[in-house]
Amino acid sequence: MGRAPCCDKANVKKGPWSPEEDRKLKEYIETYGTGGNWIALPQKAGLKRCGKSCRLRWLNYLRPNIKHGDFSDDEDRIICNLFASIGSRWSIIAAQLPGRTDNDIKNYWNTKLKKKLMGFPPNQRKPNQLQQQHKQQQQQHQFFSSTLESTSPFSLPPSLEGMPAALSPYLTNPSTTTTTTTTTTTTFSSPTPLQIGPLMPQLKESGSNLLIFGGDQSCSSSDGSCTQIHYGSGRDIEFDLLNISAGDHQQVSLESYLFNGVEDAQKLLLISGGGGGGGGCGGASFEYNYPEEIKPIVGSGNNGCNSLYLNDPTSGCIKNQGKYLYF
DNA sequence: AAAATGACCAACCGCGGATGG
DNA sequence: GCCATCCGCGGTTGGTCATTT
Repeated sequence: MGRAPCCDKANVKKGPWSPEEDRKLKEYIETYGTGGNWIALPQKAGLKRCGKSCRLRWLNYLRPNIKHGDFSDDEDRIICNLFASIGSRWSIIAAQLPGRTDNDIKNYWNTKLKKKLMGFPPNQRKPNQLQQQHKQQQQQHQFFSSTLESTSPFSLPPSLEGMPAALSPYLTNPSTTTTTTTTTTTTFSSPTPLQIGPLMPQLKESGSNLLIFGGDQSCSSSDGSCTQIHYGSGRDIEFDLLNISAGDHQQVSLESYLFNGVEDAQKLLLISGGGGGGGGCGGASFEYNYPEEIKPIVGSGNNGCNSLYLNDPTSGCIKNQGKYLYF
């Protein structure tokens, strides 16, 4: 037994809204409000539309104070920072950007911002775009760096001092810094480019696009795999936990991996909080000034860190905490 | 100039949560 | 507690326009 349809699909119009329909909907809502019942609204307003369609049209287009057009750099940064923190929770992100709708932001992210940050679509149109691509790569690198370093209300603190040391140099100045990050099991002694173990090809093949930096590895499962990530509302993302270790390796810069390594699937970069399994965020997590309403979503409880839980449902142990960038 | 391809965005779909009877 | 209904969200689709070949 399936869910009853929200409206009689045979008798509702679909597709783009005409100016006349817009006018009817706008006039009705401005006069009577939504009445708390979108399903009944179209009939009352004289529209042959599904209530959901009316709601969408109103919220995304007709509602007063909707902003259309280009996103500002500040908006870009807010979107990036929030996306890095809470993922594709577009409605929450939209709540931080007055006048922008979740649909708008989602489209903007999927069509422009993601590319701006991650690099280029695999299908370049013309060969002579190589130069342009190089230039754009530099721009995107600068943008990503400035995004993470921004001092906007939702930004990381200046100098990224809380950021995992292994990551920071590659996001800020990949060509000049040598950094060592030590964890309980993994050490990066990383001249540029960052050394990433032979798991890189597997990332692509398996679709397990998770990059772990540091971490306490207190996971007790024999294969070292964790199966769930919990963020806030209890949604789970299933994935395989991959360990990345120093050793004999192909040399792959982090940036190269971030922007070009995985093209066809979501990419999850988990920057772990470092030592202290189960509690405390350790020295490697970076602070993030979330708006109050977002803290419960990304927050981790009493340790004062805005972290995520990697939780093993079988053992019940918290395996790791950290930040993630999630593409 | 026409066809092919890609980018963009509005709108749709289906699911899960909330709510009320 | 169960069920039906509605709302809101995130993912996806499809149409249109722009660019490239």
